[in-house]
Amino acid sequence: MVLYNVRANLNETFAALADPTRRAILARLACGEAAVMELAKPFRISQPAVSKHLKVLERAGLIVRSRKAQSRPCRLRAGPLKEVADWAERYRRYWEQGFERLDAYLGKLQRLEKAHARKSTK
Amino acid sequence: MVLYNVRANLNETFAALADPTRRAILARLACGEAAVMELAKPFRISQPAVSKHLKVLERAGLIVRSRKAQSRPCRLRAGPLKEVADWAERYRRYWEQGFERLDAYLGKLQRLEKAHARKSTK
DNA sequence: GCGTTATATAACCGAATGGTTCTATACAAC
DNA sequence: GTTGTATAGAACCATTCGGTTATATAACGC
Repeated sequence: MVLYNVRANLNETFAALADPTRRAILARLACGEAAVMELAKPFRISQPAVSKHLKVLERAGLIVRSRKAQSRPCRLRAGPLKEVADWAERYRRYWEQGFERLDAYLGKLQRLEKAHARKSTK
Repeated sequence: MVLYNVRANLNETFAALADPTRRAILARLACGEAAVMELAKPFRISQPAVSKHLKVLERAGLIVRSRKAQSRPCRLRAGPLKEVADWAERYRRYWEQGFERLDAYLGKLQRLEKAHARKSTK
């Protein structure tokens, strides 16, 4: 059933996404299949550099490549991105509750303890 | 208003998240503030190694540190994780529609164009 | 077969990464 | 003030990363 994404893991996925060139390539591929030369065009880096980036993306399961004459067109494979989204989603309540949450919580706890101490020693 | 996350960028965030030790640290911090020694306990790496990981997380805006006696407790700061979630979310339709989508779409487009061509030349 | 086009591979380089050990700093407790 | 504890920093090391140039492979057009 799950043919893609079998060997994907968060380490490789996050590492692949940490490079802006690779994220740009993914963004381009979101518009549809593209060959290496076409993907390389927007960047000022050499073709072999682009090939390396593509290999990283491929190993991370983020793209797949087929054959079409001399060209090796790439397609986006978004499976690992779902894993990323799911992973991040587990922290949603932390960004939704704001960054002062723990402070507030701990502060409240402290005040409660003080109040309790005052009561106890009274 | 947005005090955290000012200098955060996806490069640093993704790079920080690419290490399993650092993700484990974040998971631990989701349960609340913790000191370095406590964070180090589950891992077989040295204390300075943990300090280095914490510095990476701090530079990525994923944690903040305060002072409490000798200890430097860490707190989770989930802002950058929201950015990650938002970024990945833009690709949702790609993982939802399955990996054959583009093929199907392009094939359909091609058929439509052919049909149009036939009509035009008629 | 021959040249052209598209891509991959190899060899190399400098910088960054993730780990180590050893040492320094800061604070607490005595 | 000395000792102990928590943490950071410096120096080092091997590996990885992102780039380069030069070369190899593969398929097409003639």
